[in-house]
Amino acid sequence: MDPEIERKWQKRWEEARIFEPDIDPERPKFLITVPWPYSNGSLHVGHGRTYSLADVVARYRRIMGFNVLFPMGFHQSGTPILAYSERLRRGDKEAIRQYTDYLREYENDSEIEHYLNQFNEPENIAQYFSDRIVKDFRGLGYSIDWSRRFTSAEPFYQDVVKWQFRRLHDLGLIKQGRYPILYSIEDQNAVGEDDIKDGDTDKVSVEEFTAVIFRGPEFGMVASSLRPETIFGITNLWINPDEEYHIIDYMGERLAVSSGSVQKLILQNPEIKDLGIVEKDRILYHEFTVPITGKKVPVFPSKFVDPENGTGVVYSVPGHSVWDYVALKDLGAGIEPIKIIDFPEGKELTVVDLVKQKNIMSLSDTESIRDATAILYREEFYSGIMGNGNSDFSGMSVQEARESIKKRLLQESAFILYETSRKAETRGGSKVVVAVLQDQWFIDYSVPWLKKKSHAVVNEMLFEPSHYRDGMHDIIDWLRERPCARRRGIGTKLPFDERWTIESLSDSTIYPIVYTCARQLREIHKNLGNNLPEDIIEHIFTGEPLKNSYSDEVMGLISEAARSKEYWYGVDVRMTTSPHITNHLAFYIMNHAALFTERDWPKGIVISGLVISEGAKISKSKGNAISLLKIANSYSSDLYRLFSAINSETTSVLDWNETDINLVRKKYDTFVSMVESFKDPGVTRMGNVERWFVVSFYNHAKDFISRMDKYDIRGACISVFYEVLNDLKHVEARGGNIMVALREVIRDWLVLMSPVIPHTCEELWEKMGNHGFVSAERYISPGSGMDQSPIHRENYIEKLISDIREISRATGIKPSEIRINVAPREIFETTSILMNEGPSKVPDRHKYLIPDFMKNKKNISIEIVDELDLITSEREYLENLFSCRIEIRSEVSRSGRANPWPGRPSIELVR
RNA sequence: GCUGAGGUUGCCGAGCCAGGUUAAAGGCGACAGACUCAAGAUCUGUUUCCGAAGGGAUCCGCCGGUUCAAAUCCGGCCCUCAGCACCA
Repeated sequence: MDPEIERKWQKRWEEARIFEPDIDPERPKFLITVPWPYSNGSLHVGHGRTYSLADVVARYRRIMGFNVLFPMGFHQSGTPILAYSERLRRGDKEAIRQYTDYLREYENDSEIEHYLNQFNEPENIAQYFSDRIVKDFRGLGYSIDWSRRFTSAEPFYQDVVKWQFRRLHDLGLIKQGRYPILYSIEDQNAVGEDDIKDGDTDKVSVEEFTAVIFRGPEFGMVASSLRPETIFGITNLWINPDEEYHIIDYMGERLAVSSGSVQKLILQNPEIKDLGIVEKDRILYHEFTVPITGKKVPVFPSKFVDPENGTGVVYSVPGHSVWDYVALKDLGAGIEPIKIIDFPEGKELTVVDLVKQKNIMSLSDTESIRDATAILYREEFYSGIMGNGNSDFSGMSVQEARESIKKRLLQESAFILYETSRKAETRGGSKVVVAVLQDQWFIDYSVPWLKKKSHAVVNEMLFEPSHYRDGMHDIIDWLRERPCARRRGIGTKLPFDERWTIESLSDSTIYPIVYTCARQLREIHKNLGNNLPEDIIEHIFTGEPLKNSYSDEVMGLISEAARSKEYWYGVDVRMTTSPHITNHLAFYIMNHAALFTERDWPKGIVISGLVISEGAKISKSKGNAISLLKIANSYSSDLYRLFSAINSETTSVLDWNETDINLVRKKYDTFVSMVESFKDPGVTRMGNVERWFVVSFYNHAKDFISRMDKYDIRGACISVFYEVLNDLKHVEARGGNIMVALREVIRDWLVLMSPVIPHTCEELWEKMGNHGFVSAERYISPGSGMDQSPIHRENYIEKLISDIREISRATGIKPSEIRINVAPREIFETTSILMNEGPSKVPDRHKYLIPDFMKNKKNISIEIVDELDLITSEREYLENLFSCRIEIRSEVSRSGRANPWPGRPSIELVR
């Protein structure tokens, strides 16, 4: 549809406020939400899909008689907006280019400079793009109630978030503790994925090492390992001969570590003190004691030890580490590997074998050593068993032993050390290490009562696709403490510790409830001098009595808000994409479980698939990130909506590409021209085909409804769009009258199509002389009692035609005459007996028919009573189709090639 | 590796959960015909193989099992994709 026409309808909808629903106790409500978009840029073709599908659902529910609320707000918390604003202020070329691109969508070139300057303030970025997204969404015809719009940065909403966190705190779900983060020593700041060089393509994660203390007479040594279970195989310790070593004070104990690790250790354990350099000859070749076993082992030098990694001290397990084995061989120390891990029957793998197999000669074969190490670690971890002589741990699997040995060591001879999963540096080039925050705030999702309640929520919910229900149970079991506050970023201050800002996923878990009463909450906030007291929030959300007294005006707003919340909440369906499942949706469910009673719990989640463009992942650099504004203008929003709905299943990948778009466009054009050319044919009566069309249409409509109710949006749209179009073609091909056929269904067809292509349907609806909005119409189903015989009759004719064709093909006969013999009355009666009462009841004179009946059973049917009339009425059509005379009879024949049966007349082609 | 999803006829993609009505929807492509000066668009038919009568054979990643009957249920194997966390 012409973008101008689409804008016309958008404007009319807006003026008539038909998508801003009020409480209506007479109608069932339906609240549908999609996570709010993060407003740091304009949205593209990929983002629009979920919103489009949600809008199709919202509009569908509306025509089915629900009071539908589809609200939307904007997310502005977190670091990205801040980071971009900083980058723009710094004059970062890449950021400027990106934002110039965004701005070109909306502004003249002369304005761009002005806006870029404004974007030095993060709030301006957020405000600007929220406004554009509203416009873009309006331009796509979404039936969103914008009157309830708010953002995560709005003061009244932040009061809600604060209330939420106090409640969680009261419930004992907020904790404080140690937490490892990626950190730049040089910048003295936490670093995120965006700050790390290649952080997006090659992710850096935090690994947890066990730093084991080996005590000696003067001081101890600390060596960290991912494999604490191997301490039974230790033969020696390694240090790097080229590195300085320091003594540190750790809880009153003197320990030696590499100079390169001291700072990191202090960042992880602030109580550690650097006591300065220790001469290496006080370490090398001295002996230290292995914990648990009490064995004394010497320290050897080796250059393979990385002084930056761990503590710069390595304990040597030649029996189970390729590096250690090869290093010892290089050194020629004559130390034999000790084997402490066995495999089950039939499996054997040793370091010595691997070294031979990979042909490793010395420490310089780093590639081969890494390969061998990976194989060895994997095999030992998954199938290894602790061998004899490992004291309490013999017979344990390596996995179990690792945990329990670690536990034992941590009691007095070890501490946790964190290390990055790879060497990493920031974009600025400074080194990234792991620091440990001592006072990180968490939401504790591991509490048993909360898990139990959350499982209960999940059990009652609709999930589409349904297998995500099991997935969600697993995620709930797997969630532990989650850091819920950060030291930087936009957001709400933690109410009980204002140094912290609530982390951006944690501030957006229960916000859909705010949609139900955003206007009133904002009003109250304003009225009370920019303050939204907690007892008011609590009262509206949970029904707890108010603790304070307020003016009549405020009391009025409070009760209005409470009524609205009562009517609209919980969310009937939340639609989003799969990346949200393990985080946002899980928090959404668990926070609701924690804070609300059953009636306010989420009721359904529908996951929509991702979008690719021209077969490739959407990205700015590929140039395939088409903005939603451009979509609406150059393709038309109805085409985009139809394409999103029909070209792929709700849950699978959608490929936005020109070829497929054009195919959909063609069908769409056919639809429009068919409806546009409709003229009421007056009193013309319906024939067989038209009757068939009408019944078939309502069958499709029924299918549409049952599929929409299951969120099979694609299947539903195929039914009511492609299938109906095909049916119309069939009417045409069978010589039926399209206008007559359409007359019966056209009104309902427009109503049913309006959720998908609302602008088109409004325009056609008006052109047909209807008043009001088709979007506000209600579809009334004709009920299930519709007579299906026109369908059976049409199938009968189709089968007859295809049989004639098949015979003609098999025999090569182009008939000059076709003789059709329909089963006569007496055969019909006998067939009825055969089908209902069994062969023994058949009259004797027809017994000879039984074998033939058995043979042709699957084609025989007594659904149509007047076959002779039916074929006769289609005679002209058949004669035209086959360009020959058709003779129709109805008689018993004992001699013909085939006996006629009800539903299966005999056919004879005459040359 | 773990967790989840999936491998269907030239391609995309239904169906499998509730086994038979499935040579297996629909679309695309291909081929033939109609229309046209021609192309496109549109319409009709065909599109695993065999067939001089509406029929038959083979078929749904691989191997095996259950069953009167399996694309559909069970077991094993091979392969593909997604997620694996503090990041919005």
